[in-house]
Amino acid sequence: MTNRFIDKLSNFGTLDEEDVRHLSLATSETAVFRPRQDLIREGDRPSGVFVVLQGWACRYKVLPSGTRQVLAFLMPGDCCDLHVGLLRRMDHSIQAVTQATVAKIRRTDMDELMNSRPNVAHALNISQLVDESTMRAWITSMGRRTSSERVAHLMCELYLRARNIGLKSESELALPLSQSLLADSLGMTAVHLNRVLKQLRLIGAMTLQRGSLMISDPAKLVQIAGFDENYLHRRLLPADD
Amino acid sequence: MTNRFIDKLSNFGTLDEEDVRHLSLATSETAVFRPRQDLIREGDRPSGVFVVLQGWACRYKVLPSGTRQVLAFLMPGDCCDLHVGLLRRMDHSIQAVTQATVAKIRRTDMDELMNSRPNVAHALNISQLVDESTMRAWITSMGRRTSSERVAHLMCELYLRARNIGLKSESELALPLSQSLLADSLGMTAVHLNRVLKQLRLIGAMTLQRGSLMISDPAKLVQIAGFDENYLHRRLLPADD
DNA sequence: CGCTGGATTGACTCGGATCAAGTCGAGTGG
DNA sequence: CCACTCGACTTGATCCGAGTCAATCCAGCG
Repeated sequence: MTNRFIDKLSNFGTLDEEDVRHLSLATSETAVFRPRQDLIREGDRPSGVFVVLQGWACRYKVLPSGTRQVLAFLMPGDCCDLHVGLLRRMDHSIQAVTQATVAKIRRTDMDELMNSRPNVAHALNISQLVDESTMRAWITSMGRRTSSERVAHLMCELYLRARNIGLKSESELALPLSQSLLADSLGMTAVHLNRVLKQLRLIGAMTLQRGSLMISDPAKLVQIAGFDENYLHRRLLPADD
Repeated sequence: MTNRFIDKLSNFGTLDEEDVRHLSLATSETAVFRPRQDLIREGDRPSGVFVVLQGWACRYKVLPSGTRQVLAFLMPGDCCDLHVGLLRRMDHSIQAVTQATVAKIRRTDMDELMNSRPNVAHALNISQLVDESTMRAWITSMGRRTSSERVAHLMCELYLRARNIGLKSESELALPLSQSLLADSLGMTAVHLNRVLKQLRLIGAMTLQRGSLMISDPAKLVQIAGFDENYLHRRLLPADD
């Protein structure tokens, strides 16, 4: 079975056989979560680094009012903050979106991995930087983009990320995210998101239905979003312009 | 001269004399930036880790439309992403807000520091986690809080962070941030921010004027913000409840 | 003393939230 | 095979928070 975590890290640097062996071993103990099941909750003591191997998950926070804000989507290959283990309690929760296979790397194993395998540490650090960069892009979206721009931007991001890990390279893509979940990630109402999606469909930019995203006019979508893929840092340091 | 960077890291773990010596050395080469001067711009190749020793700075992004979103405020003692050096180009810019004294730790020195001084590495990693956590809080604010809640929340955050590094423990605090800068960080208009500030002043929660924040009724402000300081992770792992 | 950038206030408009009905599709049980 | 249910998606009507545009106002400063 392919390990998407290893695939993803390979994009961030060269891993030798020994690196791969260590990573396989570290992620060999897995658990399966049902949709909407929490992997860990805000306030819990973090016990290790989660790695999503199959399915989707999301980070989120719940406000006193009961509304929810999704902070990030985790797709196969994605993992959580490298050093969470240092914290006393989680500041947010993580939940499976679909059925999901998840490995947990214990703190000590993680430390050992980071110390003994420089290539792995390097790749993990880059992965972490990309996650941070993505958070910045989200802040920017929420603060300064209109709702259509925001939706378009998120779709561009998810599409590129999914393509990076090899989830189809066509313009069609399986996105198992309900409109209300997406709305919670975009800081808007499900009702309003629905209208925005309709509008994007009518102008022929993209269609999202029945769990599938089809980008009919990539150029148009990118233009609406003001999307600059640089923040995903797909081109790395050694490659000079 | 006190080094606020070292002070801050000391809060995140015990540093011995040798640790302090290394940190002093690493941050000994400083530069002074004028207000509004960029330390580095989006697209530039990152050359090292910036550490703000005096004054304030902010991270920001500029959108195609020309509007700006501030992503974070850096106060004395704060530093930038530990591993930026791994990236090919910055995904955002950093600018001095006030006149600011800034040290730059070169990538190689940083690596050496992280490898040879475990206490320092530990403290830096925690500092990094707190920064990430803060970004999550910002996303949550932008997505799901009303403008008054957002303003109140940011003020609580800045107040606590400032107090942590010893910038006065009274309810009054020097905040050298213009209303339009704050507005750019809160995803709102300067005009609207001004009205919200007026409202918060009228209900007796807080007053922000002439660069000084006075929290007249902390309980009320916290309640409006729905502020939970947990995300700043001031209580750390070893301390059990 | 006038200039300049920030802070304030007013009038008007509009994007999105809210509230309220549906509709559609998949799964369940009779 | 059809009725029932439940969750997710659509659509309409209405309202309000926040943006926009445009005047001031004010303090610091050359």
